Amino acid sequence: MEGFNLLITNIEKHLRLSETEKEELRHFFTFKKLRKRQYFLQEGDISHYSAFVINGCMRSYYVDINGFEHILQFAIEDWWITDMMSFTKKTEAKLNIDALEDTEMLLITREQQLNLFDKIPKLEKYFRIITENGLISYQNRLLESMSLHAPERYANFIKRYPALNKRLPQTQIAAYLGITPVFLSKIRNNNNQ
Amino acid sequence: MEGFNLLITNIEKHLRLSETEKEELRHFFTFKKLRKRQYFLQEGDISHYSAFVINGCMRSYYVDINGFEHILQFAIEDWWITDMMSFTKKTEAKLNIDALEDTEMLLITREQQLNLFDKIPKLEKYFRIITENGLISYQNRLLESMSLHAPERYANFIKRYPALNKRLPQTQIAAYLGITPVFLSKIRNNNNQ
DNA sequence: GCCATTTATTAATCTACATTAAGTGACTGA
DNA sequence: TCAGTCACTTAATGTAGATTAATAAATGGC
Repeated sequence: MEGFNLLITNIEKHLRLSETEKEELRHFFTFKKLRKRQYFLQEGDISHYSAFVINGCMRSYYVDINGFEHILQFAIEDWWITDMMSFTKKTEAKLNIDALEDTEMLLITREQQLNLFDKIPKLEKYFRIITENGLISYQNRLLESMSLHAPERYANFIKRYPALNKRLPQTQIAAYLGITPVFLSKIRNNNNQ
Repeated sequence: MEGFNLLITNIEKHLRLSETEKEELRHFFTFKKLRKRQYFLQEGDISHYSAFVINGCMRSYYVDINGFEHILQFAIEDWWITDMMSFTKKTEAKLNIDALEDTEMLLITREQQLNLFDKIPKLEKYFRIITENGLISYQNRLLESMSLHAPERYANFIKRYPALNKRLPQTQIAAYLGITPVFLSKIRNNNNQ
C-alpha cells in the first residue's frame, strides 16, 4: 500500500512494532486520493474517517454565520486530520475538511480504530500520545490567540511552519491566524500601524 | 481514600473495573488539599502531577509579558487539570495552576500513570478518551474565539457552565473569555454598544 | 467591627484590526 | 487568445473591545 511506510515510521517514533503487527495493521487502513479543492468532510455529515496524510495538504475549517472561514488545522504529509468531535461521538460535523493540493492519504474508521486497540493494544498508546500532542497544540494556539497580537502570531507561525508559509496562499494563512488577508498583507509589508 | 469513589465513578462512565482493579488503582494516587490562592504549579517548574479535583475549584492560566492572566481551564469537582505539555514532556511549565477555592484532589505522576497503563491497560483507554474530550473542548474554544464576539462567547459560557458563572468572580470569567472585566461588566448590563 | 484590599460599575478616550473599495498582476480554461 | 476569476496591495473609514480613571460596594484579615 502506497505511503504505508510513512505511517509505520510515524508510529515507530513512539513505539516498536513487530513485522507481524505491521502486516496486521495494514488491513485496518484504506488508501484514498483527493483532488485539489475536493471535500473530505462537509459540515452536517458524520466524520467516519480519520486521515493520515501521505502527501499533499488538507485543512479543517469552520464556516461562521457570515460565511467566513476559520481554519483550525492544516495537515501536510505525516499529519493526522479529522473532525475529532464527529469522529469520536458520531455527531454531525461542524467542520469542513478539504484538500488545498492534490492529496493522498490513509483512512481508518472509528470502528476499525477501536478494533485495532483490542487487537494491538500498543496502538491505543500511539493514539493516546498523538491525541495528547494534538491537545497541547490546540492549547498553545488558544493561548497565543489570547495573549499575542497578530504580527507576533504570524511570526510564530513562520517559525513553527516555515514550509507552510511558503506553500500556502495568503488567504489560507490569514484564515488560520484569525485575521483578514488585507491585514496579513500589511503585516508582511510591515505597515501594520 | 477520601473522594476516591468520585474518580471510580468517573472512570466507570467509560469502562468497567473489577473490585481487584479498583483496589490496585487506589495505590497509584495520592490525596492533596490546597488552600484558596495556593499554587499547585508555577511557571518554570515541571508539572510532576496530573490532578483530579474532588471538590473546590482550580484554574490553569498563562501570564503574558504585560502581566495579564489568560485562563485556559477551570476545574471543579470531577475534572482533571494539569499542564499537559510539561506533564507529558517534562519541560518547564508555561502555565500556572492554583486554587480559586479550598480544594481537595487526587494526584498521579506521569511515571505512575505510565506504570498504570502497563498494569491495567483499560486505564490507557480511559486516559485516551478524556484526552480526546479535552482536545475537542480546546478545539471548540479556539473556534469560538475566532468566530464569535465577546457577548456570544459569554452567552455560551453561561449555557455550558451555569454553575461556574455563579461561583466565580467576574475577573476570572473575563480572563477565561479573553476580555477585560470592564467589558464583561458592560456585557452583563447590556451596555455593550 | 473596622480598615485595607479586592471586585464591580460607569464613562471618556484610544487602538488593533475589520470593512469596503479600487487597482494590479498572474493563472485558468474554453 | 482573451475573458474571467483569483491572489495580493494600498488607502480611507468604521468598530469591538482595551485602557484609564474615578467611584462604589463587597470582602477579608486581624
